Amino acid sequence: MARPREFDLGTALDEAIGVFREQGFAASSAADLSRAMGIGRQSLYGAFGDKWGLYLAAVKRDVTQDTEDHLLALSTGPRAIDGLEILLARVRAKAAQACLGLCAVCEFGRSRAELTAILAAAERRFLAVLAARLREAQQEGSAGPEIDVKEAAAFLAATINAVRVAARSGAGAAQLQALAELALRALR
Amino acid sequence: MARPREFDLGTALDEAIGVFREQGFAASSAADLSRAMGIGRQSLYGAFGDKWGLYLAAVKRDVTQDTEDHLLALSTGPRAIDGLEILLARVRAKAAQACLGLCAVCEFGRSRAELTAILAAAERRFLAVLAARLREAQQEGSAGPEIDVKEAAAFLAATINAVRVAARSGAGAAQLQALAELALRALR
DNA sequence: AGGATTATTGACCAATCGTTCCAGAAATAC
DNA sequence: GTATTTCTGGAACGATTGGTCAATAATCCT
Repeated sequence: MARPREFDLGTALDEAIGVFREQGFAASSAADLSRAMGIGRQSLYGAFGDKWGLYLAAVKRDVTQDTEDHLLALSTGPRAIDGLEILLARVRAKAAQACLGLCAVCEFGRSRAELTAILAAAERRFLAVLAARLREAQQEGSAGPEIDVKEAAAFLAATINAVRVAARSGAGAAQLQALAELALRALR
Repeated sequence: MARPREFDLGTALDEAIGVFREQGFAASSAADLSRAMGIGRQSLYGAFGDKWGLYLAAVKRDVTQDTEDHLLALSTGPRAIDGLEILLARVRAKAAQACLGLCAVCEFGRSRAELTAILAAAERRFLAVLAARLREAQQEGSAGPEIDVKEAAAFLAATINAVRVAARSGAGAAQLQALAELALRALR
């Protein structure tokens, strides 16, 4: 060990996340990033290898935090159905801010294996808990007994994306709420 | 008038659409575009002004064609509900190919007025017909009488985006079908 | 205190970016 | 057929790109 890093990796990554969210990967220059992160370019390359490495780290951090938030919301409230509603409410409340994971999917699809792996891991984790919650909701009687919980979990995850896309294209809070309510209606 | 253009604007635009679909705006270079379109760079700038102008023209063409396809699907089948199902089936069938309108929203949000106007116009047109169809479906009895048709139309439009995002992130045909079925379930 | 090691800084690199200029070719108008 | 207009391809533009190098500064370990 020698001279320690002067900046905090996490907070620097958070700034990078902000840049990537607003401009995407391709349109974010190394100069933009180093300026926003408050560090020199060489420090950036030293810490993250290259721009793609920084992007992967940013996506991983953002998507992990996002998933954690989702899981926390899901476990809130007395009944499982409350958790689902709180989850969607939280997504709506934060929808004004672009989602890096969603932007990454749109920008790259499945063309980059490392990126796909990061996104897939987070989604698996989310879907598993979501399906479990849905099964609970079924046992409570707040979700129809005939629905396939795995399919319903995928549907809700897709609904989250739908809400975010709608918000990014200008939908207001009321429209987002109507969207979420209709989606939950499908589970009854 | 003097020498006429040697290439067809529409087919050249279609090639540009393909490039923008796969790479987005920022990552598509003028060289990429002129190569794919089969024309010289100067011809490209002569016909479309600059890269942004070409992008706007490409988005407009793609989104207009897409909307036209949607409206055609909606008017198919004996009952209104058939049209809705056919619409979603068509979206699923074509979901392997990225949607330029959706990518544009993710890449730029509402930050470019000209782009926003193009997307908003197409969406208005689509939502109006969709809402009308939903009202018919209500009168048929295939959609619940208590639902707000405008909200439901926005929900279905959002569902189309959800299906496309899911496909771009790797979902198979069966998962897309389950998604669409659950969405339609919300209208019952 | 001193040597080893690593972060930081700023200059620097080739390559590519979007865009324009130029010269030649081609097609219509008269 | 000539004049005029516009298209076309290639060369060229300055600016910016992602990424590197060498020198300096700062810390840890002994």
